[in-house]
Amino acid sequence: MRNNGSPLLTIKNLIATANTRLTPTDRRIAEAVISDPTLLTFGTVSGLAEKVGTSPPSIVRFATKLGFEGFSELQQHAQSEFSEQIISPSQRVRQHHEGETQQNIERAMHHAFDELNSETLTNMATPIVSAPQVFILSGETSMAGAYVLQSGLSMIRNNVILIEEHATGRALCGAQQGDVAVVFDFSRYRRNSIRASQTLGEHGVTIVAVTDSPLSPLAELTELRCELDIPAVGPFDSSVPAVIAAELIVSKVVQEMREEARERIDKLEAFWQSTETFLNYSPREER
Amino acid sequence: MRNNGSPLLTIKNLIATANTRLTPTDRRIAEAVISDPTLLTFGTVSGLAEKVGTSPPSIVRFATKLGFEGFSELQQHAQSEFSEQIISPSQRVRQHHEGETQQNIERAMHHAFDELNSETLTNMATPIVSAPQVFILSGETSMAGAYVLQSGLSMIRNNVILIEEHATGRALCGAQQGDVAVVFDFSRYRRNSIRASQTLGEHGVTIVAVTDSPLSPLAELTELRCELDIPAVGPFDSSVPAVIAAELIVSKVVQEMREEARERIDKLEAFWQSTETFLNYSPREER
DNA sequence: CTTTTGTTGTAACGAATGCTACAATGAATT
DNA sequence: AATTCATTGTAGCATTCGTTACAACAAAAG
Repeated sequence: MRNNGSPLLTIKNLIATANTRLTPTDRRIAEAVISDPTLLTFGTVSGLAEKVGTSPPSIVRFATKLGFEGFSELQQHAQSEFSEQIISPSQRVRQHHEGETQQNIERAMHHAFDELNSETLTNMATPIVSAPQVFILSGETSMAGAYVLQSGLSMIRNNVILIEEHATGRALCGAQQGDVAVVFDFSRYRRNSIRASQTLGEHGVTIVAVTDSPLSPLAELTELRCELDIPAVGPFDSSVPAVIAAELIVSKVVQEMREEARERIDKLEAFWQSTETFLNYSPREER
Repeated sequence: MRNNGSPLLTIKNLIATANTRLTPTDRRIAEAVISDPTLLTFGTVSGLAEKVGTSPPSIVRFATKLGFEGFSELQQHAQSEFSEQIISPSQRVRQHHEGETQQNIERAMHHAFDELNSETLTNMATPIVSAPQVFILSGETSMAGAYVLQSGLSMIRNNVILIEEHATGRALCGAQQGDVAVVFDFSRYRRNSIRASQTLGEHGVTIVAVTDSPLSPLAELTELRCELDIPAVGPFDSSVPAVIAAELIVSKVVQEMREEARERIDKLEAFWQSTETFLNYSPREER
């Protein structure tokens, strides 16, 4: 990816193209050298073999499968790739051409982690643990956060309902006292989300808000809330802070539900196994 | 760099302090290794000797004069110094011990920005600009990323289709040569997503992949891809990297479409205005 | 159950490595 | 001029390297 000079023959890519022809041990080797390239550049055959838990010959076989004559040649290739990275530290900085965006997102992220400290997080998560139903409402920018929350909470409890904009009325008429509604909404607040939240609040539903300012219309609806920084990526607002908030909330809820959540996750896992949802990828079987 | 309270024990400094005790040949050796450090990190005694125009023992003596037991030890030192320079400059900043998850997410974020450099991003975004239809496929962890992409792309072009798992067949039968499919999938790869991608690829659809390893089954389907680090938040995988990737891709596509995208955004804005989607909240006027 | 095929580990070999003992060289000192 | 001293090169050492041939093994096919 970052290498060139020669076409795009980075070790990573070579591994990718040889992908199908790799045996299980080959794959373990590949993972090792990807996660720590110095094993290739500075290491030895036997050293790498020991690290991976295999024998020297498997290492050189791996090298030949990548198209090299032997390990030595692979090592040389890795070394030149490695040393090409180091010559231009200035280039590395220039590389993120949108350095500003990165900085903004970073700052927003830090802000989010600061804002979502243990206390705030507990306040927001606790009602979710015991609520009979959890509704999730969202504006546009924050839809990703809403989705993450829905996805995460669904894995550890029942009755998590993500409200699509067009179905607001239908979905909300089942709301009862004691339920919780988590609302995501930022800056240009969606009329729909806000109105729905107001209504829910009037019906005794606890509102938990993820928003961007104490001036938000959501702020006056509840004290169980956090306020995030929303940076821009190109012409649009970033969803990253909302996603982080959602993930931290999920994580906190899991933490508070402990055993119950674990049981549930195990069940889900069993279900996945039996329906073969996942590949447990080994390219070979696909051939 | 490595340790010790004493000033940086870089090779250069060691040479400087031993300066007076160096013989003429020692000095030639020093010049060589300073101008090309790879002679030390990757080279051999005899190789270096030949390069400098001297004999192997002189190299070893040079190493001992710098305070090492022999050449091997000097080489190891040079290697760690070398590899410490190469870790991403962002990584070097992280020192403060905060929450582990925060650190992981941060690291993953930096990795994502590194990976999604201008070149890779352009490769991935360009096909999206001109494709008649854009399909978006996704596993579970990455659903948020898929949603962000769908949401963003929809605002600047037509025929962006997010494929729900249960509707795979129906949605995909409209795919044609020249279309693009953006696939998000990580670690425990979803059988459904992968199969769908394979099929699409066979029908001449360009596959753009956001995945987590060159060992991914997606890697063999396309070279238009990026590989992200996926940290854990509590028991689940984080969606943040996928979201960042999606946002950067959207941003790049906007950049490449320029006027066309702007027109479209303006239209959308007008539509929002006329349907009063937003509150344009200003607490004052509501009171 | 037998055969075949593919994968992995054991053992051994030649080549190259780093290192050291010792000799050769040249300059400075007596 | 003879001797000492530091500096460098030659030759040989044990070790470790990468590599290869071959056997053990498991899984798939007949």
